[in-house]
Amino acid sequence: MALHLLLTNIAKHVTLSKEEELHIVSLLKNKKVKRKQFLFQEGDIHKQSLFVLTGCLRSYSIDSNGFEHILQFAPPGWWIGDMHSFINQSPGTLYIDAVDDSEIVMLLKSDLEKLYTAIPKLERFFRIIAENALAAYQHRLIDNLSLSAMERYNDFCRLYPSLIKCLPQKQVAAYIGVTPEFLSKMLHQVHVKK
Amino acid sequence: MALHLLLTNIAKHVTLSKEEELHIVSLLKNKKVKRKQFLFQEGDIHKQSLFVLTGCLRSYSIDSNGFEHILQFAPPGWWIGDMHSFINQSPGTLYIDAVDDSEIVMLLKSDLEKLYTAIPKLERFFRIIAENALAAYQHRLIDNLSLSAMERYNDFCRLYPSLIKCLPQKQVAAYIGVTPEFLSKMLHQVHVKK
DNA sequence: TTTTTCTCTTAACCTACATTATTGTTATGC
DNA sequence: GCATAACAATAATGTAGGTTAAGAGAAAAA
Repeated sequence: MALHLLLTNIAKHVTLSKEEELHIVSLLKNKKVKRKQFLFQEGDIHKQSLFVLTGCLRSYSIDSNGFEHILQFAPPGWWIGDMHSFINQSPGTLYIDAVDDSEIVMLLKSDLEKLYTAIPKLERFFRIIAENALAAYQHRLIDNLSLSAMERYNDFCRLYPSLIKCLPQKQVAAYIGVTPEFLSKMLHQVHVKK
Repeated sequence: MALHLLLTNIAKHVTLSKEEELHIVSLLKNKKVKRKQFLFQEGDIHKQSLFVLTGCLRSYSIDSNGFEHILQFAPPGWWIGDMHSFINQSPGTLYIDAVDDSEIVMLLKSDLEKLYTAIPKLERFFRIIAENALAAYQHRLIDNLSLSAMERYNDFCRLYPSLIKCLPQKQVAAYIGVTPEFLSKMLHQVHVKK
């Protein structure tokens, strides 16, 4: 099991002792999930942080017309969650499920709070993680406000180069914010122009 | 000068001693800015964190056609910045200027790093700030992907109730992602329908 | 294998929002 | 107190992207 992915990830930003690592690991719960299996649904309270070891998860919302809008994909090494629900322990608005069969680790919010007290360096680690995520969301929002669908598609390919090959087009469309029909048309127009 | 706004803000999340407060305050730089005055421009390296005491700032990008897209307004009590540039100390892509005459405090990144070492509780404070901002961006992105212009306008009114009265319509349009012409038309259609 | 369910493509038609232009109104600077 | 720039309203026309529908492959299920 590829747990070291999480530890090397942490080690990039803070230095932990062997005991501290073991303390963290003792509180983690491992889980294998099958493709399409849900980890979180609208209305649930987000009690645990999710970190992906293998496979891929995604978070998305479903609008009043039943259409999915994908907020994030989480390949190995990424965290994923409904932040508002996690912070406030209130019912969430997102869904999280597995795009592929995946292995993940979960950390209860209550255990995380204890860890912050026991290992204050983790405050630093999660501050840095949150700040980086924030920068990514600022970038994505500007993209959504200022770029055309084709430009957003190209940005997507740059952000998730490993995913673009294996994801169904439909999901790419739900991420960049167009219908599958329009994405299909758009990509074929480019080919014709070549 | 309303510096206590920052200290009470911090006190909501962590408890500081008098000396720690003084240490922080000693590193802050005060600044008064006039309406439309720039604090940061595309290409600059974001060397200091900005916190608003009075007035209002905004961050925005300018696209290849010269149109502004507003990422955030910062009324009193809010932080604002180009996160990517601040983290990586690389040239930024945003502009930050004053919507109204404002008083702000600035904290150099290099001083902030020292503060993290001297007062580890601040790691916690800024982790919480970043996580809340993250939740807000997740929400806004879902809005932009799934709502119509009118619904985004209503959401804007809910998020910034104090601003909606005093901001030029043009800036609201640049925030919700429509042209000023369309926003004008849209709002008048509603009035007619009443 | 066969059936069923997804996914992709194509195409005709539709609409939310953009563009351009004009005119009137309101701030703001000198 | 006037000049100039910024903002708002309206309207005609344009277009990126949505909607609906129907058929072909591919993959999952049985």
